[in-house]
Amino acid sequence: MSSSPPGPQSAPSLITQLVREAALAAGFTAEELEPAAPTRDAAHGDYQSNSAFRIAKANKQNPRAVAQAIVERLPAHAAVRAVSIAGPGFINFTLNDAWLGAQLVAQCEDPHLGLDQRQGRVVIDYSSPNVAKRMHVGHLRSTVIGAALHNMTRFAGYEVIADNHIGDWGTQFGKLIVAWRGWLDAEAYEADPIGELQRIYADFEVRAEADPSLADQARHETAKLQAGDPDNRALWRQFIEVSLQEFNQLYARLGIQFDEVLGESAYNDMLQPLVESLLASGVAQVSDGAVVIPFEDADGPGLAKAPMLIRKRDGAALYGTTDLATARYRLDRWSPSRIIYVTDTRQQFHFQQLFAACKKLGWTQAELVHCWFGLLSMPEGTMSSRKGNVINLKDLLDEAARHARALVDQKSPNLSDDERAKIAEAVGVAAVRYADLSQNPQSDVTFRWEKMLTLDGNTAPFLMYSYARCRSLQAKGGITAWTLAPFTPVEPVERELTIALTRLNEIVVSAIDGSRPNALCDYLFTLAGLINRYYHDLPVLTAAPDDRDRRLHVIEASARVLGQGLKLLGIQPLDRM
RNA sequence: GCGCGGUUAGCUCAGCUGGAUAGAGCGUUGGCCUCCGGAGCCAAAGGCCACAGGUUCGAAUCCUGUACCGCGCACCA
Repeated sequence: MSSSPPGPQSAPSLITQLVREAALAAGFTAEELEPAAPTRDAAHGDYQSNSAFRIAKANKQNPRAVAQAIVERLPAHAAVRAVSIAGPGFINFTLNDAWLGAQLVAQCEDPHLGLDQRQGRVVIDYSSPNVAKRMHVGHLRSTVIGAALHNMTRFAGYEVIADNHIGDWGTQFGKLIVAWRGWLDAEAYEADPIGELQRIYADFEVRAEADPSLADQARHETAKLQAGDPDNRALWRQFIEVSLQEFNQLYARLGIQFDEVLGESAYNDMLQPLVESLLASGVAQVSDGAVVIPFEDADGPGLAKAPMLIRKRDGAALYGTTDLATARYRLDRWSPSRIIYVTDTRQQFHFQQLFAACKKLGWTQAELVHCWFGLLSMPEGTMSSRKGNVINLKDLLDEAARHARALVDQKSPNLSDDERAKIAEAVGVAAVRYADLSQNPQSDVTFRWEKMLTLDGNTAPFLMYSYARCRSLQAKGGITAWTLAPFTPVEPVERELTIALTRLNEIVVSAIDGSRPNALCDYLFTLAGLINRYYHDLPVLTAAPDDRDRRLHVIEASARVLGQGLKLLGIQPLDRM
């Protein structure tokens, strides 16, 4: 695992430490202090500590008096220019300008932009589409949220294993095999494999209604497949292969790479032995001919009423069985400290069961996290092929790129056709991605073209534009490789921007810990607004030498922070657009 | 019935473990390109944070209840 020297101590953590020292010196107990936070209003200084309230309560004192006692004993520090007490006991800190500039430069020179590097190994399970079906907009959320968590977690120093747990096993393959042998259009398959697989599968469902024997045939083929029949296994492999080819094209457009693609089938051989061992150990029981893991009230809310089913009466394993085997495999192979599952809200109960089962089994080496997100629906309701309102992910990305192309042609006619095409692709895909990432993952969303295609306001292109402007200024200023030297912010907007730029690390930590990439989006949007105001209000290249040099420093730092933030979201920033 | 979410500006949504006067985008109205990129900047209007209680120095945020909406509750995944 890579490790780097820790970045400089951040302002909130420094202030909290000073407050703690002062509180102890004043004779208070100061166990758990809440970290200092940025003030909302510049009139209150740069950061505020609200610790006096908690200390006052714990020590049964007046908060204002506690604040006074703390401020009187606050150790002097180069970072702090002024301290004041406001209202019922807020302690407001104004930071030293030169320290701020030095702080920003120190962070920007750190390879991880000042982010404390954490230890540990994390498995992230995301995207996980089903084989023989096209990815549609419903897969967007798990894919882009998972990718953002993937990027952020790795940036924070964890060793990350991204595992795409594709749906490559199950009864649908028997149906596909029957349909394939029965009514495949070879030419159509040649031209568009997944499209044809989807068509013959849908056809199967229609024909099976009229001809019940088809279902029996499908069951028979599924059983043959599971027993290792060579012909059926060859077909099954082919279905996976053509599916992965298409998935990988989409992942390439989205800039996503998995470390492992271990689908459900990878655990097939582990399932029955696992069930047997759970029965033998008494964790699982036979119930109604099936095998279940029963729970009690103490295991979690609602669990007592619904045991986890791990073997059907007919002997077949289930989703939960596979997930148990998968968890076991991941624990054995990687010894992770955390496993994160990125799926939609409907699986919350399933993961409660899974996690409770792991706990019962003593599989507690890793923290198990279900990062769930809200449902995506269409304006007219649920998305379903029967309603014919399924939007393929590829079509969405194509449309977004086409939409962006029109704007690029209008804004940058001077660029080559080839470059405009590349920019349009990057901007369009980024816009789609950001539209999803910028909302709270747990909110349900209704798919709207308008939202996905918008290029104005709080969107990826807005952030990318800011970045491109910074790079453009540097190019015109003749700067290529740049080592930052400490500077002192002068103008208010410069000072405000400098402080904002030092906050990336705390934001990323909070986005990781809360599984909320939208926290990073919010921050970057605010940051880009400040950057735009900065170069709008202040001339850079045409300024007096000292100002020019300092402002180019601020622009460089802005580009580094904004560019890194975009990469964490999975968006590739462009030097020109 | 039980469980998990949700309800904030005309629309779409932020609001992190309670913090000072409730935020943004879109839309609406009005300004800014002889000036480093106007994909931008500045400003205005727009709110009983679903409702009712409670907790405390302080509640959109925590607790209880009510209303409405979404999702889930063993032999699908």
